[in-house]
Amino acid sequence: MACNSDAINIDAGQALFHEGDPNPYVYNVVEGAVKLYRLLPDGRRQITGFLFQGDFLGLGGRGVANFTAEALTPLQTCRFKRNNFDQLLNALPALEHRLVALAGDELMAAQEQIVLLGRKTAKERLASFLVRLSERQRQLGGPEHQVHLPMTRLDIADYLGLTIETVSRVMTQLKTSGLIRLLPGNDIALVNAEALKALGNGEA
Amino acid sequence: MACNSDAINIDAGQALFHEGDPNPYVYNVVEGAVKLYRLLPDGRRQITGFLFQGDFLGLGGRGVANFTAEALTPLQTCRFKRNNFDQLLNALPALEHRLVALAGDELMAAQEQIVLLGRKTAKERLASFLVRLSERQRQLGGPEHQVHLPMTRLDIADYLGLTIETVSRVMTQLKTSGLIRLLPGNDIALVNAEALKALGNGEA
DNA sequence: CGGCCAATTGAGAATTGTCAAGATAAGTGG
DNA sequence: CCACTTATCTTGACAATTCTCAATTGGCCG
Repeated sequence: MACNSDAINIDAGQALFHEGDPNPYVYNVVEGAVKLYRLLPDGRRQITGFLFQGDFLGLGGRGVANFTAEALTPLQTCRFKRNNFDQLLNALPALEHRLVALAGDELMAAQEQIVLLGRKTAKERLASFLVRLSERQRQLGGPEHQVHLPMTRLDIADYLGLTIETVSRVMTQLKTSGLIRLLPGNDIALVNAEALKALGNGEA
Repeated sequence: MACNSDAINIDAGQALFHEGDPNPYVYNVVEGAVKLYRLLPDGRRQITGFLFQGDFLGLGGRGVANFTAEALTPLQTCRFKRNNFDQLLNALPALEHRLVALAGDELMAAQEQIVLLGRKTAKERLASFLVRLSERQRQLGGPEHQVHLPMTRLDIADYLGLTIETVSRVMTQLKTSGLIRLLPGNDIALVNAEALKALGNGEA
């Protein structure tokens, strides 16, 4: 069977698609990072997720995108027409099983984020965020106890339900208390990863 | 093929299973309402969802429950062993398709909740909540422009990332501004459903 | 070197939380 | 059926975390 996929590459800051667009595609991130967000009518923004290498995009929904997907870095993706994708699934039940499992993981991640947004303090949110990101990056072959932030403070704020000022202040607090160090190039060293993890889990 | 399902009925306040329990079952709610929640080590609670007639429970996860499921009312469920359920899916690809779609819906709902928790005010959260609940109940055959709340104020607070006092105060505000009326028996009349909907969507 | 965008820091305001007291409703037993 | 008991809900006064507005600093690129 032909793959029927296109390579779609865009620059940092460009959108793959916008909230409300008809979007009959499924994407797979080959290289780079993506942010997903929704806007309220008055401009308030909530980032619902960051995607990295290997992540799928556009599986849910009914042909209309319910969020905007924007590249944080130069981005390479592999795009499938949804129809082809569905046919692929029909032909390969094993793939569909994997997708069901993937959807389950996404749901677990969403629940995690709901707990974070509903019940964690600003400091706990940032700690959770840094730990999760570092785990994801290590899984992709990155260094241990170090995170690279491809997103701005504003993006982090809109992901954690905070303001940019609060994110900045809490970063400083974490630095001052010796849990992290701010490195040049938007990198962060997790000086005390254990404590950071405990903090993020609400183990006061 | 035999159905291999058991009827599991429990009282209000009883748990179907607890966070961390090995949980090799999938449940379908036949009658009643359920709350799902996670606890932080110090007791902070986040309710991640309310389930009603027809909802599935326990699809995600890897055999270990990542939330507690507790009955809000006397509850009737239909329980499947996960293995049997998986076999059922293998035998009926159409069912698996439906489940993938269902998982997509759940993910959309989770995103909606993330936006609510991350960026909406207390008043907007409560408005969203009431509107969503009324839509769900109407879909199950309930009356239009009226909601029954099977959960306590504390449950609502823990679902919306607020405190019980804030929920109570905002209820009063909504009542005072003529958007709702509080009826006996934990019922609420949506006097101005349109305005409530707009408020919930952040259309200030 | 200059300009620009992002990040940090400060001061004060606001929404929401905390603590406490009553009021209402619901459940129980006589 | 009523009185009592208890849990839930409401309301108030005050505190605290986070937000808003503003200015400054820092880093990156032409």
